[in-house]
Amino acid sequence: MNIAKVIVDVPASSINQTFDYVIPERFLEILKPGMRVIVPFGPRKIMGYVVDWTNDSDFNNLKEINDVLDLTPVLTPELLELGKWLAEYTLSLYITAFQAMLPQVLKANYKKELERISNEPLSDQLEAFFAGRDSVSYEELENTSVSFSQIQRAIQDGAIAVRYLVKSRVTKKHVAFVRPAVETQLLTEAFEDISDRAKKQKEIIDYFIDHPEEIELNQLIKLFKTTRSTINALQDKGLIVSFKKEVYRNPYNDDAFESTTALELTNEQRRAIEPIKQHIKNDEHDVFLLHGVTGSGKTEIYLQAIQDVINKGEEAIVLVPEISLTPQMVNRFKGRFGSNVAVLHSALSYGEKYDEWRRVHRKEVQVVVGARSAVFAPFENLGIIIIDEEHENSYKQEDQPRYHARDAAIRRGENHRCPVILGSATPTLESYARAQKGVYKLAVLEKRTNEKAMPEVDIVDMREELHAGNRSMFSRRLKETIDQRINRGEQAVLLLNRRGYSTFVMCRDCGHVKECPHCDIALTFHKLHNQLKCHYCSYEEPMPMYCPSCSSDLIRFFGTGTQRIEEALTQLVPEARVLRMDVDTTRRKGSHEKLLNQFANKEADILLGTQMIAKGLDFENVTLVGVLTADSMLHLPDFRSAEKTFQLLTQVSGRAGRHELPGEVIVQTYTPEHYSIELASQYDYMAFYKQEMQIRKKFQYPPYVFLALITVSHKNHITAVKSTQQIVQALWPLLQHDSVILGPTPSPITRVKDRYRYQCMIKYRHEPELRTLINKIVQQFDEDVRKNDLLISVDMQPYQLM
DNA sequence: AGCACGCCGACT
DNA sequence: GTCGGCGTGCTC
Repeated sequence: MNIAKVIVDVPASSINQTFDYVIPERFLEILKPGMRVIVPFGPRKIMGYVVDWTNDSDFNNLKEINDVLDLTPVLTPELLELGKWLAEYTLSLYITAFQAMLPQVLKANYKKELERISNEPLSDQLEAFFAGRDSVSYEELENTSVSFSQIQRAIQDGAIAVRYLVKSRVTKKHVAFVRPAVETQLLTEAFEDISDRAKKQKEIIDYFIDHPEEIELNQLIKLFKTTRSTINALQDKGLIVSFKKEVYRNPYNDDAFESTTALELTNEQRRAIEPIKQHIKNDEHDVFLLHGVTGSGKTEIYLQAIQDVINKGEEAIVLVPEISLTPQMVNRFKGRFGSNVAVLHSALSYGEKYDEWRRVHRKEVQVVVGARSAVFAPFENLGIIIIDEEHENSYKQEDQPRYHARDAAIRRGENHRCPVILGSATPTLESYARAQKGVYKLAVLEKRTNEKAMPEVDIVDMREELHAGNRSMFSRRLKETIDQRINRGEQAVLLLNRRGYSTFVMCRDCGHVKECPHCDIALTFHKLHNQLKCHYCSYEEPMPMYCPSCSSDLIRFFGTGTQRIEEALTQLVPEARVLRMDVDTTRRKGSHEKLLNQFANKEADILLGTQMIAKGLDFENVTLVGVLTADSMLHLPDFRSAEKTFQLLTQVSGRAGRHELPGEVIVQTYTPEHYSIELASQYDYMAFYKQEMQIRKKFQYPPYVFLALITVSHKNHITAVKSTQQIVQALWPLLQHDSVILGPTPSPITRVKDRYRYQCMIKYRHEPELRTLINKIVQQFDEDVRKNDLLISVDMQPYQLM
């Protein structure tokens, strides 16, 4: 068993296989599958993951593994298997699947250097380039007069060599510690010898006589109000030593969380948790759909189920959507389980993420709370996986590997024979349908724990407002209610559902709309820099003074950005203090929490924001929620638009009146008769489910069929269309009779970065060989992909259809 | 992907 | 001859 099978870090379909390498004697004992290695690959050196062992290989001259990067495997055997499955399931490359399961910093960095290997004189230019150094980075060659052939000659002469370096991006944080260098006995003797003038030195030695253990250097300095020089002096005398120790960056101060204990469960909660507890006890896998209205105490069920898992000595994964959005959620887990929790989310720095990941890897915690990728936490004794707000689309990764965390979670649940809990007030139709069919177990929480009714929802027809001469974004009803709340000293949350709207620029004279020259999409106006920006390719240009088409000066921006609403709002209600929360105001790390804290401390009357304010917020003084444009999502070319609207309205309504004060919700819409708006206002999930299912059935959409989306892009419009057409034609005859292919059609955004995008959608019920078939057909385009810059991407079970 | 190799036209 | 550009094929 001295040959390793390695997946190398080359993201190309022709390299999507294992490569065999001889394991040198010195690594035989230490190397295990799941470790990262450095291997020679052609002329260079690259990183790879050992996935398996073997005795013999079909290849006769194998190269040796150069180096081993890990002391313990970063991927457990289970995760190796999961990665393989994930890659095949999502039609991705093995290497991208493995990288997706690990923190960023474990990815390799590559560097190329020129190294001088003899003292022979080089050409003048090369001598100048090396300037006395032994090795020089390859990048420095740019902007020099050194020619490529000069280098080649020098290499042939044996004067210099190219060296390929693989660097790990790992940055560990080190902190200086000090401890006595000699025994206490000797310290006591030394104490006498130190001059009485060295007061600080004596104090410190005295301290170490009583406390011979190590202490953080900075802490010691603070303790004795001294400086580095005192420590240095003692070190020079050989009495103490300082050394660096690796520490974790702790983005959360664990002491700062108020600890909580289990709450008494309601009868309903007890009924819901009982089967879950049974499954934990019996090591049994099943998927539970926990359908509970907002405020029905889903989280307490999670917490108590996790407590059982911890008691059993097993581990728990909790997935939450974009966790930075719900600091209150983190608080609850930290409050209950303290330092037994690691938190993984996108707002952490790479280093912080790596540290949290290592706490899991080293089995220092039993609970992980995190966003999508936390589903890959390297636990080995999983006892439960929880996906909160199961319907959130952030669980689907939109780039390779295009996986859904739910699928990965269920797979892991099977591996570990443990329950998977999907929790939501508005489950996806897919999940609910599965629960109805008995594939998932359904648990229902219909009552709120505080017995409070859901807030009253008031629908305002904006068409009537318009007829009554009110052309503003705020209905009279909403304005009145805001005034009333401010007078009462209560707070309001206003949601601007910006999706589908944006601040585009249009000429009022000729109707010309400024579009990106590289993408088929209107440019977005950014007031701050008076610039127009493309959201797809980052193209930028200044806001024009005159219409480029008709030279009129009546060119203006349209649409409803939060900035404009904020302005309108301050005009309408001048006495209101408004906090705006959108991508612009929350870009900086921690700014999210800061804004929410300000609002919680009542430093503002109105919180105005986009989708991000709809989730998980819980403020006792909020008694009004206003939705400015409930139907803005409804008309997007997406079969889930009604479902998304229903979900959003239900979520945001739950933000009002969660505590003592009764809440009210005002929903402004141009289509009050739409069932998603009407039923959301009645909190009637079941009615919505039934109606939406009928529509899905009629138009053959999930959950009645499965979808696969193939997108083809190319610089040339014709090539893009033709290639898509060819794929469709090749695929048709291979599919089952009840499968359908829609398209080719242009993608909703037809051109991005000067590439034309066409797509086709496969609707199917049962295609056991679909992945193989698609792979085979995509491979037929291999030549066009490699030589002709054709791009084909496949998304199994797409969420975002654009 | 990223590199070498080899063929080819252009230029000191 | 020599330089540099681009197409082709390979990586255990």
